[in-house]
Amino acid sequence: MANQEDFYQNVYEVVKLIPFGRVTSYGAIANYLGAKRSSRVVGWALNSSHKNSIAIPAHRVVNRLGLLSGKHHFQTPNLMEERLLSEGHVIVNDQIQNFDAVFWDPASALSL
DNA sequence: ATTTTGACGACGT
DNA sequence: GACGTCGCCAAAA
Repeated sequence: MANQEDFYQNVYEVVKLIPFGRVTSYGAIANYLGAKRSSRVVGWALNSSHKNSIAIPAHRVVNRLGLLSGKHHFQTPNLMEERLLSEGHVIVNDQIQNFDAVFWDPASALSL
């Protein structure tokens, strides 16, 4: 039964499955979980992730524009950008360049 | 218990 | 294409 807790756990699972050098969006995760209109809850799940004692590459999750909307919620505001840069991404004005090329859609990748 | 906000997204103007 | 409004759901005030 897809309880809310399962939803949160599901978000963590998906985020942890994001391959190196790839990123996805809140909406994409929500869509994969069957709640494409609940993208905000995905953000809340990630916000709650730092309480869950589990490592989650939340820096690989940005909004649909490739903007690092949640960088301020990290340990340090520049940690997200630094990590993305370390993975080979190009960040300009807090936005991932060539976002479409590095976008990883769980609904497509996990559906195969 | 009610109101407001928030790491979003889609649609309308 | 920039800006505004609504929808969705959950947590904090």
